[in-house]
Amino acid sequence: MMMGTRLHLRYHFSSRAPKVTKLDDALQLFDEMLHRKPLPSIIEFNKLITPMVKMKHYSTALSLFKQITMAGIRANIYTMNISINCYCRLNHLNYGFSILATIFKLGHPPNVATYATLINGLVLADRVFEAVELFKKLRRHKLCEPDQVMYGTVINGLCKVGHTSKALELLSFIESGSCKPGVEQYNAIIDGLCKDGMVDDALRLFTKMIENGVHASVITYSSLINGLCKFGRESEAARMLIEMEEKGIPPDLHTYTILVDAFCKQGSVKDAEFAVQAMVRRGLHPDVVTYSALIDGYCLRGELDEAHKVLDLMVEKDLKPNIITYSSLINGYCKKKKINDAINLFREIRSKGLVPNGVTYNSMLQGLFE
DNA sequence: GTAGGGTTAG
Repeated sequence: MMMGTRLHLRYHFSSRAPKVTKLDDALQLFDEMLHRKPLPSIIEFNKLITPMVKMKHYSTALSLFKQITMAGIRANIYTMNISINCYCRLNHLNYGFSILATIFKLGHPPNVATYATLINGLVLADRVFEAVELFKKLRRHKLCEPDQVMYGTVINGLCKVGHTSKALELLSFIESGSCKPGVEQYNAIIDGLCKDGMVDDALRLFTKMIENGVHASVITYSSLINGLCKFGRESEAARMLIEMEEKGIPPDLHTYTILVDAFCKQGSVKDAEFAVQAMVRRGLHPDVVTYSALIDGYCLRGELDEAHKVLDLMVEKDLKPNIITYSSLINGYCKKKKINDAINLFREIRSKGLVPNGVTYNSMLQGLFE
């Protein structure tokens, strides 16, 4: 069973030479812990598995929990909540709810984290209306007292479906209560406002947040920089970038990727390349999203050779291009009327097991019929 | 002592 898990992971992790990863270390430790006598407590296992979940290895985490149970260690409410989260992230919300049933059956009442995880599961499944209903039901039946995280989850869901004003209502409700909003709640709404094109409202909320004594985070700044760039306010974005540095909040991978994308969309791929160099100098590693944005930038300019150079570079770094990366390239080929190249790439994508989606087909069709 | 929410690409 253990071997199976490892092979599975390696398959996902790297398409080339196997390399020792932190995940492998964690699995090795798990193996060792399982054979220790006496067995470590469930708390120790929860601690080991939590970082794996953060690295998005949900199925692995679930399989480890199964092994723990088989070894006779009883799961506690933390374990259950982690499992629910894993199922939700794997789009198995129903399994998440069946764990809720198990919790009840065992006579251990679920807590606010259990419900917040399920509410988030509904949000992730685009079932925001049901998420809000569950939230209301919990309050009506006094099943649990919502906390910051739960409010943040609901606010995030409301913003996701464009109900930013409802989210703002909830925020002012929290502001008037005993559970003060934190930076995460503000971030969700600031981001939602930016995405709705209400960047000035986002900036006003940003000011209000600081007046309320809540410190901005790298995510607050990244959302605002993204919003400002998307609506042609680059100089203000640049000012934000300076401001965050001054406040001791250095831009991270996401922030730089936002900048790379913004430069590419302006057509200045050179500046995007400079941004990549700058992030590397700071010890940040560009990821699939960063390189995909760059590839798209080159494709939009019709510089397909350059785009392919970036593609080669990412493969060299063991980063797997995904359907979004390839769709940009297909779009690039189609724009240059290199239909055969586009078709060949399309075949290659399918042979890699990637599934073309609407955007991919759209590019192909435009190339074929325009 | 251990759990749950937020930012990026076509």
